[in-house]
Amino acid sequence: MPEITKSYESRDVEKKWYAAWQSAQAFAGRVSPGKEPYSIVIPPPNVTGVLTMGHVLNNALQDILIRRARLEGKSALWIPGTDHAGIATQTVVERELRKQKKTRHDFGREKFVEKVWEWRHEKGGIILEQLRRLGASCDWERAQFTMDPTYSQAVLDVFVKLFERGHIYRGKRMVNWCPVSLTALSDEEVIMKPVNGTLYKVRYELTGRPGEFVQVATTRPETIPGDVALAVHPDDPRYSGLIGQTVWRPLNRAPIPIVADTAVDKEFGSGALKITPAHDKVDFEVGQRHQLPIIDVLNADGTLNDLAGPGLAGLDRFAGRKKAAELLRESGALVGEEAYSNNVGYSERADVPIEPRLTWQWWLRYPRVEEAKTAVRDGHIKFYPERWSKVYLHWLENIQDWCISRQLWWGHRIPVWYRKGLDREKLVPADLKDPTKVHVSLAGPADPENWVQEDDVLDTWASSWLWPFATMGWPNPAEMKKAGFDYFYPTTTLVTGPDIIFFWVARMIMAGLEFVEKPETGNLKPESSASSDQPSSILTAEEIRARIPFRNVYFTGIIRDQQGRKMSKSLGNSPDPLDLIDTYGADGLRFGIISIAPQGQDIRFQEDRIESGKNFCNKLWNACRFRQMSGEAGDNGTLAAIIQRIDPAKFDADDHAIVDRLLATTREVDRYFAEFEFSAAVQALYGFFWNDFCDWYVEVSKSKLQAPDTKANCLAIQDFVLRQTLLLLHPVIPFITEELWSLLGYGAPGTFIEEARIEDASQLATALGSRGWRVDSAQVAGVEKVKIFVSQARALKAEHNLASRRDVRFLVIASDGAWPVIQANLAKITRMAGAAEIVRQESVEGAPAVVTPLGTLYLDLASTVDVAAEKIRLTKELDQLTKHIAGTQARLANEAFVSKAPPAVLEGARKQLADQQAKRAELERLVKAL
RNA sequence: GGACCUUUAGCUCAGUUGGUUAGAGCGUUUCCUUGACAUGGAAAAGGUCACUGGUUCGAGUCCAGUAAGGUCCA
Repeated sequence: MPEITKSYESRDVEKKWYAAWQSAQAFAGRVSPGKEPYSIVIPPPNVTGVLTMGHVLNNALQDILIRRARLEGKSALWIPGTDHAGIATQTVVERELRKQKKTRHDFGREKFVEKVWEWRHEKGGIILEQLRRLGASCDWERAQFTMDPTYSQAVLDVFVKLFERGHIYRGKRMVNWCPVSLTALSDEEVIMKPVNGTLYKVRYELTGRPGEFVQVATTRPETIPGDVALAVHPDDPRYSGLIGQTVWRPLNRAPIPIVADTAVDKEFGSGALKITPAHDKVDFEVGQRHQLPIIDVLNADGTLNDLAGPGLAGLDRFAGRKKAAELLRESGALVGEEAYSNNVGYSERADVPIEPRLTWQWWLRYPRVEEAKTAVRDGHIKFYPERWSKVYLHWLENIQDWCISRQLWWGHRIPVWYRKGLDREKLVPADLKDPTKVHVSLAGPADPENWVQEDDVLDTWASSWLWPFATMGWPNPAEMKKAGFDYFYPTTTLVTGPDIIFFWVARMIMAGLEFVEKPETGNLKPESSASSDQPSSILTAEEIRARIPFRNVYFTGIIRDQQGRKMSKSLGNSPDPLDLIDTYGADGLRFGIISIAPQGQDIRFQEDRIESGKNFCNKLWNACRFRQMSGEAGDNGTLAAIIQRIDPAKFDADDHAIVDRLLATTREVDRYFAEFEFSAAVQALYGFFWNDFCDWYVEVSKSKLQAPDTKANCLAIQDFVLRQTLLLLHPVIPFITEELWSLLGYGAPGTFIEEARIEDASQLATALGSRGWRVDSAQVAGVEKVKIFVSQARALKAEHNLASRRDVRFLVIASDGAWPVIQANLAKITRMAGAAEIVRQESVEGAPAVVTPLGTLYLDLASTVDVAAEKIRLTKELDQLTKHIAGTQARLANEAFVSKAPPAVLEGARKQLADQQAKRAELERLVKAL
């Protein structure tokens, strides 16, 4: 067996094992009928993306779940992949073209899309390589891309089906328009931000009564040329006489009417509102109600057009705003300005204010909204933390149709063809169903020369909402069989951020409910148009369970910096995870990040926690090194072989205690994993391994390993503990545990730790029971007393500046009950306390002392004792103790407490009082003796 | 405006159905290179559990309200 080096060097170990795992296809998800399936689909990162701390957390968690599932004997599948990220990717490639002073229009659609593909092949998907550095055990053979031909088929197939089922329509409506990306966005892609602007107060002169005005307030004077009316509330007495009159529009002067509409807020400003239907959603609706014309004064790129009139035409909207204010000021129409803060929608991608804009778009009425609520409300899908279900349900209650078309070239081009020569502006809803005018199909029209395809592509989310089943071959039956669809779907757990609960999670649930028809529901029928336009019947609970895309959703927290700011590229406040891996190792990074990520809370990133992760790995490494150096390796090949080497007849109290703690820790960790409490699991393992095993058991082992009689058993126990510890830790820190598993001979050469089965606490207890072991609780309790005894002995030394001395003599006055415990552990205690010897005495005079659970311990100082200092110390302790005793006595004197508290609590209090009183008596004696 | 979250040691956080003297890591102070590990060991200091009230024999924990910070929706 190769010797274990002095410290853990992560780099080579990581490289070696990842390559070994891959070449052995260790991560392949296989259909294994005898096993329980466990599947996860990765939240596909943007193909343009690079690894961020958010990805590290998210994917470390998924890897933990998947690796743990393998150890539990499940057949695990983790499907990786990337998202084509329409706007982001197109923007990246356009930026490269701009360096050559070209735009996408210089190439044309087809050539440009080719360019994007070239970019994707050369530079896209780097993140998947980076995930391997992190140790992600994805089934890479199954990696998917949302623009892959098979995936694209699924996306377009869904469009056609939803169209046939009456869920998709084309409409000219107000959309959120991004003037930079030049495309429509869905409501979810708009971020509301408070903006400090100016509220301009403008007066409109009544045409019929020169010198009389109606005043309105606006933040957007540049849209005044697009005003087609003023609106007031019908109940507003200030304006009752003016309804039906006309006023002069102060820019691009023309008469416009005053209309009455209940949408107007009487309290806001003057109570009169300017109506600009082309540039505001509410105004558009008012305009519709009053049959007002629409004057669109903006170009797609946010510049003002000729309709804005001279002086404004050609200006950018922000420059236009200033200019419009100037023009109004000059004409006397501007009567006031005040600072004003309001919420403005920003484009998520381009980070510029969006424009409400009237355009033709494709819309989706979401399918299966009711069942999507039921699925979560009735617990078919469980959210962790549960509270997110409220957010989810609230969104579904107020769901709005989804604008799914995007004016981009990179994406799934909508499978709709218009008859050549048709005026698309004039299409009415009925025309969409007229096959002589509009063709909708996967294959396209048979006579393509007579048709023109829709220019728009689908929103990227309209492809990723199919991810859980489109990555498993859906809708192609042969591909689905190959992928093991019936076995792996629904997936077990989804790990994602709450920021995409609407974008992605909710939509996936609806997509799964609408499209997945599993055979066992007895509901598999040929897809036909028979159901089109018919409201589909509500699904049963059983059908919901079969169709949902996942059973559990774990929402991670958001990683923030020390100031609590979200980590982002633009702020530059995010460390590069690859640098962290280089510095602390992938395992150190994983351990560190998991340990600071409690369920449901945002995370303040601290690099020193990652360092702790690295230190823990080194500790683990060295404990195993100690084991290797301590004696010959026994047969570690199987758990049974190790158990065979354990001899319970030779167990001392510490052996009982460490096994007991190992079982308790196993129980805790099992529970924490089941409850998605990963940081708690990691902390339990940290505490057990560092404190119970290294700081105590390994230290007490050092005496036992000197004695031929106890050595073999002690080594076997160490092997037993280390084996289970490695198995428990492996999901979190896969590389180092794989290496140590191999170095300590737990697995045959050529096998991996994941091939082992992790035992739970009762299985371990049963296995040990077969050798006659039962936990001896009395001995375990004794160890606790010994630990306190040792710790107090050390403290006593430290207080007298003897911490580093190992030649100190201790004297102890112990009862006949306590002395045997000390005696049985004398060698260990002497060693652990750093003493020369510990001697029992009947009485001791004038030495510094401490009252322990095993008697009063004295430091045998040859030198003189500082009586005054010693007195202060003991008196201080005595005071504190007296306070506690008073508290306990008061409680016990309270009749309500005695009569109402449960017996166990009552007895605990009585015992506590007795102990405290005994200790006080001893302390009083010590003080007196000084 | 509505909903949700957070407030515990200098910092970052645990604290499970209410029950002994509220914990951890980091940081700080002191001591220690003793044969696994200085990426380490030993010891110590450090907390009116945001505030106010209520329920209870008993509240960091449950309830109501207040304050501060944050997130989402409108």
